[in-house]
Amino acid sequence: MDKNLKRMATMHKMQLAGLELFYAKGYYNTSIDDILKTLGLSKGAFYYHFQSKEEFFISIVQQLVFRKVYSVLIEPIEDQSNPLRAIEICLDDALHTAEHNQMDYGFVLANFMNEFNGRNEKIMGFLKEICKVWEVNLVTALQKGKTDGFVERHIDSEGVAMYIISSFFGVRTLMVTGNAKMLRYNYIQQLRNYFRSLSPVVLA
Amino acid sequence: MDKNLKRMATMHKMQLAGLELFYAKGYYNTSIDDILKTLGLSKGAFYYHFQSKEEFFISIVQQLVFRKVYSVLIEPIEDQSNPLRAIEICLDDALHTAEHNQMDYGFVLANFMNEFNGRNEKIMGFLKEICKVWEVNLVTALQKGKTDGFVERHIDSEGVAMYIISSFFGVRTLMVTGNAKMLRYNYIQQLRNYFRSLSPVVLA
DNA sequence: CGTTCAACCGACCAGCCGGTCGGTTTGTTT
DNA sequence: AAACAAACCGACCGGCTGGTCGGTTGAACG
Repeated sequence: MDKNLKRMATMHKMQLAGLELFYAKGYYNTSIDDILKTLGLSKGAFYYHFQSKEEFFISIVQQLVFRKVYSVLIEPIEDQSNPLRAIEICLDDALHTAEHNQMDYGFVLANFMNEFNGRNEKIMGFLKEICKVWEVNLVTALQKGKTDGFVERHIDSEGVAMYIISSFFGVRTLMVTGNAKMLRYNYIQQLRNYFRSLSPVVLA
Repeated sequence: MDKNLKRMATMHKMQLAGLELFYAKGYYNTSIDDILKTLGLSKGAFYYHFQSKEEFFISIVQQLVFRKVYSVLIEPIEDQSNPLRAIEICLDDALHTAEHNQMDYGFVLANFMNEFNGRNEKIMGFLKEICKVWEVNLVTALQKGKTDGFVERHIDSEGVAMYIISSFFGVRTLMVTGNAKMLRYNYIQQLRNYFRSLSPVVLA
């Protein structure tokens, strides 16, 4: 096997297992040995591939979290005609994933932002950046929606984007209390209410 | 001094300092010695008053967090004629507190729920309970608002309450990225938009 | 003044965790 | 087969943490 391939494969396995555990138990509450145990690997292997626990985590954020956020929360909204409708479907899908307690990457983001806030500025920087990319893309979609007549022209796109992200982060926090199915239904229902206030008035 | 008074005073001091640090650095990332250092007290004093770190934290949640959530997020809404307006003012005040990076107890709740999710079911139970009390009180206020003509009759009060809590938790998560002032302004703006979709239609 | 006891002290322990390092395995190259 | 290096092993270290425990202090009381 190509050496470089083997190297990448091992690193990737570690990153996947790492994200799984960091997500489930938190970064500070997960030891490197925990991760290595699930893979049958040793400390030596880990520190051969990664400089430190922190660098390891950053590589996970950039390789896995960023890409997933992009493919799950951003791409499905691009190139859709009606942004409000597209956002609704996209968030519903994300919550559907969360319901079956698979990892949902929007929440991974919120989760980690809470954990690192005030504890690790470097990591927070990377997480904020991802958040920002999401926000900017929402704003772009909303602006396009204005010119296309799907969004009321006088609304503040940045405020709306922020509010959408907020409510999504929040509902995911609430989902940890159980009742995920009902929360998802109610959330989408209210999101629609909210979006109604952003749509151009339909004259009879 | 009354012995019982002294006991209570010491315990209270520890709880206050504990909450401050747990809030700032996280529960798992704050050692008991960290807390005691700020008070000039010793391990012996701590374990004389509290059984364990966990019991200590639970006492903080019940004595401080619950009461504050009640006085800051619930009481200001009770006995107000227009619930939507009351909720808006109440959340604006809470975010205003957050802006000056004092402790805002609504966020304390969201913060800890994130930290303990999947890591300590016992503590999660207490946090969920507080959350539930908040939700129930919002629902009550909304229902009263319906009979008083401030809230559209067909809306789902529980869905609305949940959506309000979600967006608030979420915006507080975002506030850690800085820009608190702008976020607060935008949040209240969008909350108004949302509330507009819940108000009875005013006929011209 | 001597006794009592709540309140507090701080050295100590066991266990964990991030990180190091000298050594071994494995596979390729010549 | 010898040489070499990438990949991996696992014992070990220092530092920290939750929790223990035998002792000290000082106020209240008879």
